Amino acid sequence: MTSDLASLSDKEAPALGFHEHDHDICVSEALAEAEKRCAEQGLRLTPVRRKVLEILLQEHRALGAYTILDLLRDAGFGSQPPVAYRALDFLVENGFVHKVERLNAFVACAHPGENHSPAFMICRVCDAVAEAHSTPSKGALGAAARAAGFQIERTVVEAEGVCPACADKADP
Amino acid sequence: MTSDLASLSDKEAPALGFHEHDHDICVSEALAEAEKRCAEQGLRLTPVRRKVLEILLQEHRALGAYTILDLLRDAGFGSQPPVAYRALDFLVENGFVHKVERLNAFVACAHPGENHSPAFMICRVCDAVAEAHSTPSKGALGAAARAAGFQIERTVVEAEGVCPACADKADP
DNA sequence: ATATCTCATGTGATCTTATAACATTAGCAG
DNA sequence: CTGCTAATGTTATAAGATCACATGAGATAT
Repeated sequence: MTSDLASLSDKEAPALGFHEHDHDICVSEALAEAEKRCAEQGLRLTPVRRKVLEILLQEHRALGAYTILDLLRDAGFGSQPPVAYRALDFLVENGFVHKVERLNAFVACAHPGENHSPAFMICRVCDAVAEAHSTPSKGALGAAARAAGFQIERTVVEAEGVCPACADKADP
Repeated sequence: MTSDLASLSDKEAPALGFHEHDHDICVSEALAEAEKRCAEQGLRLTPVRRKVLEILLQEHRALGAYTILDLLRDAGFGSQPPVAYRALDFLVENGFVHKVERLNAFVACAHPGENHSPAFMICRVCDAVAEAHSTPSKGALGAAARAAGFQIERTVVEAEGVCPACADKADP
């Protein structure tokens, strides 16, 4: 049940602001971590896949596939949709990236390696996305599923609302 | 915390099977109920809106906007996307219909009138969708939101997995 | 009754998101 | 080096959603 307040508030600012250096370190650490996990699990973190992950880590917010594709092209990779979607498929399948269904957008996982049942808080004002953990099998949904004999394999839990930063701006 | 086992199992069959008569009654009752609520609340359940609701009740499963649009055209209504989207917007806004984000599809509300925090169970084999209630403010997500100072306005809770009917078919 | 205002609908164009299909290339196993 | 498998490149198209503007239908006020 972790929440990333940080990601809720730093979206409107350019991805690289005062904390540029720190963020660079955080990106490269996350990339190194991903490389390690791929090596361990026999997964191939190819250049496109690595670049897509790097983009999402760098931006630190939810990006649409076509935005990612633009950035891929800028970096000299193929510029057709499947290039981005295939890399995203790989990253999502292996838990490096999550898809935010409400936004049809993708965001780097904030808790890589851990057991994944992500939940997202999405600010409708600034579009910032924070990742938390959810415990789907516990609450009402889990009970309903058990009652119905439905086998849950994956859950989408997304809350839409107003982040603290935007709430402060609204009523001062 | 209600669950609709029915809607999980009757999707592969044509929408109108053995239970045709019963289902017709259930559709017309739901329509009458909707008309009553609209009258009470000063909402206009116009012909297109009513037809879209009728389609979703009749089919009793999640339909994409363009499928609905095709059925609208068959029924003599306009055939351009905004016709369907506008009717769906109205129905969703007023709680007669829900959008299933995972499927980019729409389904008639199974618990109209009640307080809405729907949760869905989506069978990845047969695409059937069952509606249950969720209690977002309770579990892990609610706690994370409170901790972060995030104001939840709406939640998307969708579980993907295998419905009992499809599970039975898989391992007999 | 009719002018007018508002909300709803019709329509064409466009935009965004996602996938299908097939050719090409890279890395690895024999 | 050969042949296999996985990944990438590229073209085309499907599927989902919105914009902008014209038309129509109902209510309200004169």
